[in-house]
Amino acid sequence: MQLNRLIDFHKALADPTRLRILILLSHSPLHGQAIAGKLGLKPPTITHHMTKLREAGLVTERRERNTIYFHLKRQELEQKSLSLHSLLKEEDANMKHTNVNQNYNDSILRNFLTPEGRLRSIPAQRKKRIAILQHVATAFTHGQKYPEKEINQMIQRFHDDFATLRRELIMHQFMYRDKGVYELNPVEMWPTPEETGS
Amino acid sequence: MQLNRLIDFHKALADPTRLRILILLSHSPLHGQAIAGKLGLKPPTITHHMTKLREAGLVTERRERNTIYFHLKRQELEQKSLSLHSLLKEEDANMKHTNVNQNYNDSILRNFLTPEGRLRSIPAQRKKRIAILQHVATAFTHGQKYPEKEINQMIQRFHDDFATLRRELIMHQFMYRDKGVYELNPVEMWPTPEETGS
DNA sequence: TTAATAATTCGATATATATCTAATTAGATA
DNA sequence: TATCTAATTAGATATATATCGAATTATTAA
Repeated sequence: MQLNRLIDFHKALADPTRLRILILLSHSPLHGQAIAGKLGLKPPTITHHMTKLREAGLVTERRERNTIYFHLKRQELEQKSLSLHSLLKEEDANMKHTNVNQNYNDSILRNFLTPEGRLRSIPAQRKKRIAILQHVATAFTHGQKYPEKEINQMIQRFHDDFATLRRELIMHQFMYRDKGVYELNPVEMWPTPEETGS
Repeated sequence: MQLNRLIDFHKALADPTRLRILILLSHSPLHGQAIAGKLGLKPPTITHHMTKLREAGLVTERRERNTIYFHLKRQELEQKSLSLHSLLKEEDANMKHTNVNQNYNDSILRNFLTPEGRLRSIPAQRKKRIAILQHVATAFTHGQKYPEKEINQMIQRFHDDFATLRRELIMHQFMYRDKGVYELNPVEMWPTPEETGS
């Protein structure tokens, strides 16, 4: 996918009205006036948005007499969603041979992570475990609050035992919990694999 | 993920300059002036874009003397890329959940509807008839009022015997009539094919 | 403390776009 | 044919935002 297509795709998803339309269409196909009614907007506005969604390849339409029903194209959405990530991985791979940065942590990660980025197991050794926890922690954003359900989902991308990882993230002060909501600690508080003792 | 964060995420990826920045960062971390130089832009512009990328959780930064190096957060990019798709799947599942008979209903619909969506006949069996009525009801929009003439026309898309279908829609509480104007009942009032009795 | 450098903030401007009303088009019906 | 309805187009407006130069802040160096 070329850059312009990618931009149009993300532009299509960068508007609250269009997201609401997609959510509606995820329930069932709908015609223009029905969408307008449900969203409290006028038909021309819907035409405007459907044009963008169509150009982004996210919907198809089926005509029934005078009425046009719009359908969500789930598979296209999923496929295009990942295309930027794929593009950046390719870019990285093209560049890889120039970079020979091997440090200790990288080799731990290579050993414990699958190519898909999942944890083969949770290391028992403290040094390695800290390195892994640090890697998991970098998946989160500073200053952002994560409710329990959400943090579990994110951790589960690394390992199914999200409860253990979540507890360890707290124990080693990568994160803290306040009223059931989790947040990263500042990087200064993070332990390094080199430190001894707990 | 909340809708607003999802929108900010896609907004962040909906700009050519920011995509170029992400591509640069996929090769290696870079500091602001380096990015500005490579893209032929001025530092304030880079600050502007990095703010958006940071808020979208796509980059982190590391300070080295006076210089701030920006790093791409691949994990977060990949995870957020799929979150809309997940959201729509959840929405769909929730919808199906409220109507456990979806699969059963689907097979009824396949049997009684032509490819054009017209009714071959009105089922005699109560279960099947309810499923068909529900399908017809979803052609209408909640909160919208339909005068008799209009509702007849709409029902006639499904079957020429609109009088029977209209009467049944009322009888089974998919709709109600007030002063000759028809309107959908809330979905909670709709019967399911499973219910017995009338 | 003063100087140097990278980054940021502020204010201005140009472009993009979400939304509407009014008018028009396209398709189906009588 | 004339008519009805859904959708679209055109034009207007308001808001958002990408970019810049000028001024300011933050951090390090002398």
